[in-house]
Amino acid sequence: MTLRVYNTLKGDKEDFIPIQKDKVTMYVCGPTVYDTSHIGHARSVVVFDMIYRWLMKHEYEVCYVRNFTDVDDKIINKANETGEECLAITEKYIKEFHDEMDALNVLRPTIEPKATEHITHIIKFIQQLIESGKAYHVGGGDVYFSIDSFDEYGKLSGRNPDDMRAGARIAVDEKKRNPLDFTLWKPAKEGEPYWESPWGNGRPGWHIECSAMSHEYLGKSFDIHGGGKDLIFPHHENEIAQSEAAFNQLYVKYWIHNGFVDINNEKMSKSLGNFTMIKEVLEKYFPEVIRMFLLSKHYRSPIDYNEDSMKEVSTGLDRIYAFLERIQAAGIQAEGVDPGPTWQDFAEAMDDDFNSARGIAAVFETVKKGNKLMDDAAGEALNDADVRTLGQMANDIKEISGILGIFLLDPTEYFRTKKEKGMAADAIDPQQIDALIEERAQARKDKNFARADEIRDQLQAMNITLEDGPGGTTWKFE
RNA sequence: GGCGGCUUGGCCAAGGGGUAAGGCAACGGCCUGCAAAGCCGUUAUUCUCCGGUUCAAAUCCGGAAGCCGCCUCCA
Repeated sequence: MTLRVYNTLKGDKEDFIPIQKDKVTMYVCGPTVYDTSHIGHARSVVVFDMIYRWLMKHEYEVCYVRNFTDVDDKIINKANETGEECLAITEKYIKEFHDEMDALNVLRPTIEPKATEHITHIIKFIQQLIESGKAYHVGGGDVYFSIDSFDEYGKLSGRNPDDMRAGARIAVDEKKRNPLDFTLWKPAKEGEPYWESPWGNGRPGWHIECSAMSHEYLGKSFDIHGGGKDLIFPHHENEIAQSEAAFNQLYVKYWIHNGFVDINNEKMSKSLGNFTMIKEVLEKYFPEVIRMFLLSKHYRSPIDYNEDSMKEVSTGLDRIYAFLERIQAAGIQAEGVDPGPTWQDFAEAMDDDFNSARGIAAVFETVKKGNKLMDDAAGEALNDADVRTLGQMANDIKEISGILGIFLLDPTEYFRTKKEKGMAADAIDPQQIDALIEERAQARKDKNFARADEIRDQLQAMNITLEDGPGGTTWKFE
């Protein structure tokens, strides 16, 4: 099976053929660590985590680099506002980021470099650009990249520099030769953090760190570079300019960009005050519900975060777990089976530009088929063929969960945790529930259905749904 | 002003030349004391609109409308 990937550079899907056989080099732009991460950061990270897992499933040896931008105006501003040291701020948010990503079951990348730990490399990179005439140093200490020195400027974003009326929205810096020239190094003001350089004390511009760090860990050319759609211009365009100007060879083979998360059909923005943080979402929903939501739509499309969608995803996840629990209860073994049609469908979807939405649909189809198989047996022992089919289904779903990072808990454990969480939130006493269920069982035995239904209604009002099965009554928290 | 994207049933959402996946919701049925869960069935002769290419278009081409994003920090 051939993996096909949508490449922003080509504006089309292409067969994925890495530079080196059996090895994939991937760089994804990580967060600027000056504030709490929001659901949009989570999408990018979860999407590339899925891509990372799928590449490994293809038996590639993947070197996955995701950076932390830990030197930046926003961090300095935050330090000025709070009086904290920059380092204290960045450390705090890196830890928070890691904790939240762990909660979302995101694998750690191979390397997580920080800009501040690569200043020497960045300076060398800038020097090289100046020496070859691609960058220039102006009075005051700024170093700019000259976009006129790079013929292909604009090839990623499909922009023509002449068409971009620079200065329309931001004042043009007089010192720049071309208004679109961008900063490689900027001088430090009084009290700002700085590093010594041939151009005086200062700090790197934003774009150069990614060129320098990706070069250090992945080489002059590498396979995949990812990030949010908004980074296409100017960030990634500028990275291409710097790296290709410096090394005269293709910087990145495949550019992958994920779409945005909207909140109730509006863009997340400070002015609307609708920044939705990962920690808020984690308080409200199971981590797997969040992950499943983020993967429920194709990664390049926008996705809308709202209560209804989250509830819908949650219901769907329950359904899958209920199926897994049912399989487990039937004593079906999922071990040591060859991949079946579910896996086939899933793999096909994933190979088509990481179509997790279609992959999840394949799981639901299997749940339906598997449930039907067990329903049809209607209490009779399942025949050998059915047992094998169901085992294969369970096995395929397990394999899929390893890629999507969802429904990988033990189903009984999942429902138990969900119950406990619900009870804790609503301060419900399980003993009281059990007592009511017992009373209802007695009422039913006595054919006192009025009382039995009254109890059921009472529990329903507490968001508890009863299920009468052959083995007695169980309950679920909605 | 420049560049890019989107428009599929009540809602969410795949598909992207060969006759409309999946989820949620709703309704009907089986099951149940009644429910819940599960299963079955129903809900798009049709994919924003108008032209064109083709034996064949939701899918390709041209045009229109609406929505959205980027061009400033942004995942």
